[in-house]
Amino acid sequence: MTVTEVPAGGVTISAAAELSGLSVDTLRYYEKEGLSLHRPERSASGQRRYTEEDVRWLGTLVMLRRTGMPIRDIRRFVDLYRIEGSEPQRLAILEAHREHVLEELNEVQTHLDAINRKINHYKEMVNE
Amino acid sequence: MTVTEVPAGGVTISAAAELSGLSVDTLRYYEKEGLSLHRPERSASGQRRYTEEDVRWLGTLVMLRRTGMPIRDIRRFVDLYRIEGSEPQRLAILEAHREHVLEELNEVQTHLDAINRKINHYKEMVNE
DNA sequence: ATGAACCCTGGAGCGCACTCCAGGTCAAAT
DNA sequence: ATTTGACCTGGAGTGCGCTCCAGGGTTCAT
Repeated sequence: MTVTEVPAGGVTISAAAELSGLSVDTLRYYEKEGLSLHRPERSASGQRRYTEEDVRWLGTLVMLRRTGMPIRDIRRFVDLYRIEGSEPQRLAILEAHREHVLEELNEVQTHLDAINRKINHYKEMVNE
Repeated sequence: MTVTEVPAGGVTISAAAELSGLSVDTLRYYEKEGLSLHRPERSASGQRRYTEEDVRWLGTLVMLRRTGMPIRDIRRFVDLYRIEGSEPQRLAILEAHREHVLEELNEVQTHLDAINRKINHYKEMVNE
């Protein structure tokens, strides 16, 4: 996930995939779904070339997806990037998402506690 | 989710749904998928009646599902309940699952940190 | 200059976890 | 007596997030 190694002309889709941890198919799928900041530049023959900025953006997509934001919501977020001065709205989306993630973490933690109790229960049973 | 209010004859599927936080359809689906401990008793006319034990088990299912265990894996876990002396294996499954959940929590937490940095970044921008 | 490896598009297919539906039974209230 | 509503079954449908494929062009090392 080191982003610093992107040459001036940009990297191929497979390199971007490797850098971001996503698959080549997923990158094209995300683009189709409108999650790219700017649709990536193309080489003379029409192949995608990802700049350093593009690759950093993929990192943002991973961050949002892996914390459970649906594609649909990410699209709304991306759309705001095309609107001048939409920073407050973007901020609001991120803050709402953070709350959501915190609630989620909390619930999972609660269930995890229950799992731990169950584990301890089994351990007592097994050790006797 | 209070489990104590289950009368001797058991409760209907809609009551069990309410007690567990699952939907009626999901309860039948889980049963079809082999996630019930014992398939529930039926009334004279063939309706399901959930005992207190059944309802507690639904709580276990919720705990496993909401921490991300796939149906398929839960089925393996349930199957062990039908095997005498399988406690060590059940324990192993729970411990492996706990590890999995911890890793997941860790990753989400890492991404959440990134979200927080992004939020702070936006806040600085907006406040100037 | 030729073959392997990579890239393109549009669209189909997949696995998961439900969710909904049709068509029917049954118990209880009006 | 009939209407209401909760329940039943088997199976179809849904939404999501990819993942794969066919059919075709391109790049590059040997």
